Amino acid sequence: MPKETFYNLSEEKRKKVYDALLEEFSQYSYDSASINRIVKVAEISKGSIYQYFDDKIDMFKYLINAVFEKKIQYMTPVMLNPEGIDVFKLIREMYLTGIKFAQENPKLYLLAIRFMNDKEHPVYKEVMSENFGSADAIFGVFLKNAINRGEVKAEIDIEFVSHIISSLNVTLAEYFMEKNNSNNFDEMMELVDKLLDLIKNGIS
Amino acid sequence: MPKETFYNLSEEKRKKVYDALLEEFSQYSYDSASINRIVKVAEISKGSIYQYFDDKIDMFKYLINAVFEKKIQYMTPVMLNPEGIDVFKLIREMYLTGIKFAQENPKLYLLAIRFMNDKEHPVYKEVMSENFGSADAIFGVFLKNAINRGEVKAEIDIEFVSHIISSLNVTLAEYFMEKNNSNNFDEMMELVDKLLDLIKNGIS
DNA sequence: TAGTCATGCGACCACTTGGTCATATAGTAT
DNA sequence: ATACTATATGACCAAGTGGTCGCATGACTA
Repeated sequence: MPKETFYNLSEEKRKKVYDALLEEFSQYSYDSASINRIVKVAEISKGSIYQYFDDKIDMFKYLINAVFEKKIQYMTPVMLNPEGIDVFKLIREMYLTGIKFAQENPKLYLLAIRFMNDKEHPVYKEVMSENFGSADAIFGVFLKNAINRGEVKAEIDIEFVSHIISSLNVTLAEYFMEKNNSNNFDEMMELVDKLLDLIKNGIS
Repeated sequence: MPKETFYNLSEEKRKKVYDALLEEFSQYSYDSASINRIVKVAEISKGSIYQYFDDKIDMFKYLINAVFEKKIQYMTPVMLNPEGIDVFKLIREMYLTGIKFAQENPKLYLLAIRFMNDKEHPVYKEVMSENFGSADAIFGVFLKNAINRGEVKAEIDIEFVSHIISSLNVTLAEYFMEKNNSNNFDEMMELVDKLLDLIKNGIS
């Protein structure tokens, strides 16, 4: 985590450093990211950035943390207190949240995607050892409840379906970000509902 | 593509170089891959590898090509001549093929995943400009036929569903590779069928 | 034996990497 | 004015990067 010197900076300067970090790490993988480029963009000297952060991984952790913090801000009441809520309503909220986050924080989103895509990287392992479990788990709990309530058929493989639903979340956000023409809110809702219908009823 | 000197090598030596390339590029991204490490593993000199390849990207293209070639070998008769075949049968074949390829060629698979995950990388753009279109398209065609035959309901968004089905292919292979305990063929078939049932009928 | 040719080799090149450190500067408190 | 503290700086470091090149080696030919 950043040293106190970083937080002593004027907000303006601090934001400039933050933006430079985000710009670099959203565009390049951890290994390929260059501190020389960062300090050039931030318009500070090489020595200065090491007054704010211990080292490269410290800078990276700071950004990953920003992703988590920002993502939490997007959580809706339903997601925070989901007892007895219809699973499909919950999944819809999750999907909408995922898309909105990506659209409104494209660089944090890119960084997160890049980060999640290389789970074998030592940096991933180190950073995630300090963080919580996967997103699959939460879907698992809700699926189980939904089965008890009869909303979902009992034969499904909960672990597997959780994983599918969770990864579709990412797929969906990626789909939106790729065809950037659709900043359209209605179109977004429509697609989310199409995917929900697929999960609910299939295509047959 | 490799120079003729590469093909003049004894098969043993050529394989050693190929293995070293694959080892490196399956473990590291294009930028992070190191030619020094490659020549060390292949037990040849730095100068030698530049007798076989023009440059780094040439080495990489050679491997990407190997992925495509190998993948084609896995194509089944049904996939090559899919006229009038049940969509779900086709999807099953595609999924099984994807998993088998990943299990039997884990390093090629890793390389391919890494490669596909960074579509913004200049190397991706260059390499893919010489290759064919996405996998989504093929599903689109078959979905359309399936709708005409009444196997699939007409309301679906073909482009979107194609994308989903196509990306589930990757998700499924990843799922298998992560929990490496399941080299079990029956378990594999079972999971594929579970996913097919989800796509067909949903979980409700 | 001498000449030719394909290949092997590793020192070397210019450049970038993450990180350090002695020094300079500025602001504050006495 | 003086002393102290916090911060800013960029030359510098060792190590690594992709790539080159002159020379060595060895096989085949004349």
